[in-house]
Amino acid sequence: MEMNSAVARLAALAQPLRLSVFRYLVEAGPGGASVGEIREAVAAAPATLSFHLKELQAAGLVDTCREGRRIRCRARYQAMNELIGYLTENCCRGEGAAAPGGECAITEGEAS
Amino acid sequence: MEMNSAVARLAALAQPLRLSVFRYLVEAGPGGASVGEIREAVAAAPATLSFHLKELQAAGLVDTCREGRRIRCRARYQAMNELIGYLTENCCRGEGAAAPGGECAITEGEAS
DNA sequence: TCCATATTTCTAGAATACTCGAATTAAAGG
DNA sequence: CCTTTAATTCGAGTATTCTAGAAATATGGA
Repeated sequence: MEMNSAVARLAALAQPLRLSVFRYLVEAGPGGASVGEIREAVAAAPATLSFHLKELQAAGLVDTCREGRRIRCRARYQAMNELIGYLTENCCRGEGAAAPGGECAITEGEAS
Repeated sequence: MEMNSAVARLAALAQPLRLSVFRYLVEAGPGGASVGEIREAVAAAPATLSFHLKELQAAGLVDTCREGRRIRCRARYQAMNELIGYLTENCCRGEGAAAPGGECAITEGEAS
């Protein structure tokens, strides 16, 4: 996964309403939920929700398809797993690597 | 971890320069790096870097402490692990669950 | 066809974020 | 005290994001 995609997905999730929507879709399971159901769950104005759903879609985190009058949305679990993979590989050190050196202030005259 | 903290950390990482800085600090290891070292690595104007470091700090992803004239920065691995934990618990569903029975006519990549 | 429902697009104002030059603070050492 | 180096804060300009009312589009049904 490229850094750009990672930033895009992080940005998509870095907004309270969008994170709520995504969590709701994850809870909804693979069957997903309609825009109307989501709107009730998160209590947002239609235009506002539409705006945020588009952002989630653009980031690849949500899939939509029309189903009669409704539009069904589903979380793209794979995109999420990719993001978690990126963070784990690029932004973690080992796992539970405790800081050994402790805090600053002790190193003096060391390491120019 | 609360949703608010998760959003704050996601937002902190959802910016190319900040993500680069954080990745650099992770690579630097528990010893961290000075602001000047970071600045060279990411090629940012001093004021710009200072702004973004403050954001990372505010989100709890970076720790700083003065060391003589320099300021040493370290990645807070624990904060990252918490974030990954939050995403894993709240935003994932099992593994590659592609259960059909869906209503949409569109079949997902899963050919049976 | 006309109507109701479901959702999007348009639009514009308000809020937030980003960048960076210049001035400022902080520390170490003449 | 003065200078140099390291980094921050201030301030202003630019850009992006968020919100939501109103109008438009899409679908199914009487």
